[in-house]
Amino acid sequence: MRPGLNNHPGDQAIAAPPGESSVAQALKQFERFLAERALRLTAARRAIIEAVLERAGHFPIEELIADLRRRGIRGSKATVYRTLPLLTEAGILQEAVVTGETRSYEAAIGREHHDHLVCLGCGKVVEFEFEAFEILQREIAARHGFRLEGHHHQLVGRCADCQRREVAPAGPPVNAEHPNRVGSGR
Amino acid sequence: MRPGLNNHPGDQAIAAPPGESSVAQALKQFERFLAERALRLTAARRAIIEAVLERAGHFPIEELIADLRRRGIRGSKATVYRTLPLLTEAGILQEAVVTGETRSYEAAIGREHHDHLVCLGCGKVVEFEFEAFEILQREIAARHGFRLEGHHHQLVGRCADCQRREVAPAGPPVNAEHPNRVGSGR
DNA sequence: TGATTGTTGAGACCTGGTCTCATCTAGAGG
DNA sequence: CCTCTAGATGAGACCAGGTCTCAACAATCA
Ligand SMILES: [Mn+2]
Ligand SMILES: [Mn+2]
Ligand SMILES: [Zn+2]
Ligand SMILES: [Zn+2]
Repeated sequence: MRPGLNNHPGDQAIAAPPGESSVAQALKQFERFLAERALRLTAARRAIIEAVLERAGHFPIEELIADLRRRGIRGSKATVYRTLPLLTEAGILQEAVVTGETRSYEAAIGREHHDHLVCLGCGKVVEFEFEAFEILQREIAARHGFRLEGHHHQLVGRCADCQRREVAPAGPPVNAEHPNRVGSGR
Repeated sequence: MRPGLNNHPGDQAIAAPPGESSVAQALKQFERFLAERALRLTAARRAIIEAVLERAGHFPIEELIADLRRRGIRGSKATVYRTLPLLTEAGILQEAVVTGETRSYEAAIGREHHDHLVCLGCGKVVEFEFEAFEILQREIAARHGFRLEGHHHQLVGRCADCQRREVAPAGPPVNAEHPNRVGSGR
């Protein structure tokens, strides 16, 4: 169920688990970002950053809110929804898996950019990173006179496990069409 | 305000407007598709196909429903929402510009596959088609043991016009951040 | 023609996300 | 420290796509 997969060198690879220091760094980065536009670093925002970085992997906003509640912090829905875009602009978060239903995010702070491959059967998410895509995208944008500011790129398919399961033990075919939706089958 | 733009050769370029024949072809194709799964070709479905093919370019579902109403056909929301995925599976429609807010569709029947480049400023949509992407995507899916079933690929940025408008006549910078959302600024 | 089974449509319902507004507070200045 | 003000918060109303329900309906076929 955990997406995982982090194939890039350097970084948090060896000793320190991503805890403390990463929060501190993010906080500093965010503070700078906020200062630049005369915004304020509040308790709520601090709490949200902590909660966010504590979650490894992709998470839906709803879960983040639950986390905050659990911690005793009363982060209101509105505040969270207002803060996440700020964190994104500040480069601390990035949107992930934006197909349909719910937005989800993931930490961006020490990571390379990447996109996602999602299994329609079980919701598994694999990350991929391919410089060629990035280059070609810039090329295309330029060709049309656009200044490229971002992209959504997501592949959907069936993972190996789900393919195997498909030609299953001959049991009744359950519900062949409509297996489940991308959102990791809620 | 209308996204528009359809730069691909052939098709509706010279003589025949995409009317009649295209509808007939789609109808036949859909009939075959339905037969295969013991579904029925009903009046509502016929009407929806016509309305759909009448719209050139990308359209949000809401507008399609309005079209139907206007024609006197009372296509219910539920029916339309149920039919569009069928038409998509049948290859008559394809999803388009699936970022955030609302789904939109476009005719797929005589067209090559393509993806989209969207202007964050004015909502303009440009289509692009690049075989290299398709190949690399298959490559990546394979590398992870996935059977690829589709993808969403959308570039976002600022079109030339909007960039020009940016360094505008020195008037007050309006509302620099939050220009508008992708959805063609509602 | 009748039986069977898929289809329709009005509207209730669901839910992620946004807005409102009274209240609070970060933080610059004194 | 104290004050002042513009930004921030949060409870909850609100909004809007989209889905579900269910009784009435109709395509197909024996
Ligand atoms: Mn990721
Ligand atoms: Mn298109
Ligand atoms: Zn799977
Ligand atoms: Zn533009």
